[in-house]
Amino acid sequence: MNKVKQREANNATAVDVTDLILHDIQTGVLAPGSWLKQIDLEQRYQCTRPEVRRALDRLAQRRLVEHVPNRGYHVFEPDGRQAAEVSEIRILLETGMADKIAANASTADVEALRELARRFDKLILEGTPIELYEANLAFHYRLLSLCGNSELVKLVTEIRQRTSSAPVSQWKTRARIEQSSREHHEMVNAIAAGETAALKDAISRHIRQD
Amino acid sequence: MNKVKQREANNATAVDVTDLILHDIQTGVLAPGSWLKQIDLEQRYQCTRPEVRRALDRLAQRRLVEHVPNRGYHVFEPDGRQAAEVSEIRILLETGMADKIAANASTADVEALRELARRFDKLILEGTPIELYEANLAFHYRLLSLCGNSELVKLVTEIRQRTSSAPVSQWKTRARIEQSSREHHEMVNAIAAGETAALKDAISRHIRQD
DNA sequence: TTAGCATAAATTGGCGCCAATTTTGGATCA
DNA sequence: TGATCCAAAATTGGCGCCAATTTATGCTAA
Repeated sequence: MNKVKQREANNATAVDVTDLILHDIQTGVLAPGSWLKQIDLEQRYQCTRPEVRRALDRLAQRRLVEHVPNRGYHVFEPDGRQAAEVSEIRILLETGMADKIAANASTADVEALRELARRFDKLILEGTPIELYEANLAFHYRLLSLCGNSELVKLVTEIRQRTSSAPVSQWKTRARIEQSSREHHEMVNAIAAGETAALKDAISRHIRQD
Repeated sequence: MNKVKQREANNATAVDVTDLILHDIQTGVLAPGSWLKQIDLEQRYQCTRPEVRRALDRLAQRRLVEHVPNRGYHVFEPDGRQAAEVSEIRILLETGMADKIAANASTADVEALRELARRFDKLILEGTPIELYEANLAFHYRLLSLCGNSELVKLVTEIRQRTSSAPVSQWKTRARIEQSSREHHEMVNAIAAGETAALKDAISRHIRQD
């Protein structure tokens, strides 16, 4: 019983510091290029020094922060070339799965996607940039999951984090967001119609201007 | 001067424990499924406890070892499905770059690749399985580097480690190795001739039976 | 006034101890 | 004889201290 209590307490606090820092990097709270001082993080997230260090090491492994020995860790700023390369990788992976996505999608899946796309639309007006960002993520996650390759889904999820470090807070222009919205529906329609070429094209454009 | 001495000493020992463990996993010294006790590793690699733990955490992040809380870490055994999924990802990435590889390859590059392929051939007879494995890696690394997308090269290098955990020591049959050899030359020839379709086909087959 | 330097403050990062948990081995009882 | 339970050994994992390095500050000298 005491044990159970502990488990529950642990599970409640089971949100790893790594995820918290990651989230703050992605929502732009921790700006690209800024130094992540261990003391600050320790206080901000109410955790111990070793926890902070483990989190920073993990994020450095994923290339979300950069480690300079004896200087510390700072939020990674991908240069233009790297960003372009990552986009290219994503295009390769996601368009490569277009056929399977279209093949595997049931009518229920299509409807679920349409719903997620609508949710994105709704949040353009009513939601915060962060909510919008998360709705976008949810849509793409659901979409890609249809390919049936769970390792690939994990991989893309991981990779996607590398490009979208900064942009969330000051997320591009209204025009672009609405363009994104249109492309979402374009993708859903392409899947519903089984037009894989159109799907590939939409995905490709979508990633490029992400 | 004292400083310089230290630097040198550090650089000499700059081979991270993570890489040592990784190497031993890939060469099959540390068998898939086996438990990695911190005390053993500490002694084996002559390093401290925190170093071991950092290394294990990193390898767990890369999904090369699996972590069971309060039980420890054990070498990851990919099941059939996961292995197939990873292969599919590699095929997507590497064949997707075939055009660029063929386009970017100078005659010098082609010659270098041919040399690496020959080196592989030579080691079939004269070398150890590990040398063979490394020659194979070198060939593929050089090949993929021609695509010009360094992020992708890093990614594939990382991904490749996930499949070839066990097989190195008892590496498939002689017939398969010789088949690999032929495919290497096939790829080189396809690049030299600019036949991207043939290149894609060869890469695809090669990965599938890797 | 500015450049250079030395000292002090702040920060990083290595290391070992100890508590918590799990596993093993053995003893007791049905 | 076998199963259950308890205790001891082994292992994991959290935490804090201190040394090493870097950065900031203020002082001195040209």
